[in-house]
Amino acid sequence: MGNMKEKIKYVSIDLFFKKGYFATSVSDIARGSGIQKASMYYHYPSKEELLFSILKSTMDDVTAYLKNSISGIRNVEEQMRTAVQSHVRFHLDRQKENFIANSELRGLTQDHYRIIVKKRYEYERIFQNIIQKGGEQGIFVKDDVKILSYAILTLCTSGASWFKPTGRLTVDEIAAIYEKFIINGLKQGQVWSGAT
Amino acid sequence: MGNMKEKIKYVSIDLFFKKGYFATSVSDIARGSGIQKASMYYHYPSKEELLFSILKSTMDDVTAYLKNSISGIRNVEEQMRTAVQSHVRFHLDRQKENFIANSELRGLTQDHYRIIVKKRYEYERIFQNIIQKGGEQGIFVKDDVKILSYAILTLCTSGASWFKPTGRLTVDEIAAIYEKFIINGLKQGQVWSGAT
DNA sequence: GTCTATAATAAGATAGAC
DNA sequence: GTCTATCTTATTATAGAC
Repeated sequence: MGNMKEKIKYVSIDLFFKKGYFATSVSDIARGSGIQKASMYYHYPSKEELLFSILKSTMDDVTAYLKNSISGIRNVEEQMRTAVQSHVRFHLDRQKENFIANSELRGLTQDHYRIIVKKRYEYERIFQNIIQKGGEQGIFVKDDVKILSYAILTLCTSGASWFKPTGRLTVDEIAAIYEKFIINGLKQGQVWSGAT
Repeated sequence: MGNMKEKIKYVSIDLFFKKGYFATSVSDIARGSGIQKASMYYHYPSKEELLFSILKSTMDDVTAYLKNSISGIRNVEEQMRTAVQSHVRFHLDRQKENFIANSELRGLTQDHYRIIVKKRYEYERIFQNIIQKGGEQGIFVKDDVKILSYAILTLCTSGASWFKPTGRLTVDEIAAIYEKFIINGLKQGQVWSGAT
């Protein structure tokens, strides 16, 4: 809390999550941070740069977290299980930022938009590679890799839109359900075995 | 196009989808509709009422479409297959409205918000009932019914955020992939059979 | 049913004092 | 590094003519 720049970011994440980026004014952010709105411009050159700063660090962190989680795992099914766990955990632990990173891209300038979309693309590629390998090894279905990756990612990401830390289920329980559902979905079920 | 009220709605759906509700001004809507912004207020009492009108008709239509699709089907697995197909098709056919219905709820007044959320709850209940029955009959996993329903719904709904009518895959192909993935996910895979 | 004109307000951002 | 004061512009919405 000693760092006002961090405090502004923290307050903004909360407000952007609750009200949305466009519905949040610089006055709102300043009020939440305990400063005047002009003071915000000392720390960030504009409201859009503040949004970009949030999205950038979120994307960098989620990718680092995923890479660290799956590093050293050779078995493809185990890679996918771990990747799903990693994705779910990060998205539930840092729920607000992730929600913003998935809903407020339209608030960015074109240049900033491109940077974030590129980062997201790299993140998705990690999942697509695992699905691809699983298909080649015959342990996963051979459906369209991109569609499957979007399906898996949005499925878990959506948790960030309804999850309540004080709710009925823990992060562990939710992660377990998703992991199971996705692995079942990716593997050949009895009904489909041999018929692709 | 003879009906200006409908044209305003049509134009607004397009703009809310592309720019978002808060980032779209009444001037933008008027410009797109070929009228002056004051004229919009003859058709809708406010910008918020216009948003509400869009969300209300979307929710009513999607529920009617689903109910009609699954009516008469007794087999639970077949019900889920049909429900998934129905959900995917409606969301891809009326992509923009559905995207708005899932992302712009914060633009509503409290009263309108409650009405829409209640409609969405009723829609989700239909899926939850099918999952529940499938669990009781032993053909689906017995995991948390709500979580599974959210997973299934957001998975398909997310299609509305990346689908391009001119893209690589047709609605039929996407629906088939999702149906397969979800049924596989809901059924006991080899790995999990007997271990719940 | 659509127009012009305008009210009332709030927005993002800057200047310059301290 | 934070303040007060202010500029400029855009916003939602209304009044009243046609």
